[in-house]
Amino acid sequence: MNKLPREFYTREDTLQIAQDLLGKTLVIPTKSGERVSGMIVETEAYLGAIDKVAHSYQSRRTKRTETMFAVGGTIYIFFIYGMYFQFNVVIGKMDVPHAVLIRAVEPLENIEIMRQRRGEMPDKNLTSGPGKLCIALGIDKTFNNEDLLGNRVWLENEKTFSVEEIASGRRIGIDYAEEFAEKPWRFWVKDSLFVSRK
DNA sequence: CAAGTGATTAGC
DNA sequence: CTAATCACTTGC
Repeated sequence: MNKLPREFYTREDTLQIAQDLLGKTLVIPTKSGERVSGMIVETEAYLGAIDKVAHSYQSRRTKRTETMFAVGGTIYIFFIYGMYFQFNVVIGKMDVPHAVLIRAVEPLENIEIMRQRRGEMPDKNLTSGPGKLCIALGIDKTFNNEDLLGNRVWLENEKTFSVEEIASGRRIGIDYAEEFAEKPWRFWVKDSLFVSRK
């Protein structure tokens, strides 16, 4: 096991970290200790204070966004559209409300468990979206405020992709956000079959 | 392409 | 208190 250290998450450059997260493995053991894991292939950066789309825009501090102000390496989970959870990694030092949304992973270990939770479908649909991967990996709101250096969920340093292997583009589902909707703050692995949109 | 779903938030 | 909104998914 090769857990990413605190320093990985507390660096200044959130956009760089969003790219560095590609290729890392998200591991969430079941109650009986089986490793359910997937490699991150798609992320989006949310730059807190200045980013109109971020829940923490203008450093808005509410009951929900409180977690985004925690130290880097904390997990921020929120519930959306009455049905889905979204899994975010808090970035930066304490009180810097930046986060990276994990949008897609490639299933690695115990794929049968993910199939059970998601229902029968092609493997490439199992975790190719932020709501889907939460179901497949068993993430719910009790993971909010968990620490990635703890034992409930963590990231391992599987591999690092080079700039040539990474593509970027505008973020999904935020067309209302005027100039911030255009920012190329979504990153994915170019030839992965498991990203949410081609 | 549209509906479904309920927490969260801003605005009275 | 009420109403509008929403970093999505699925099945027409």
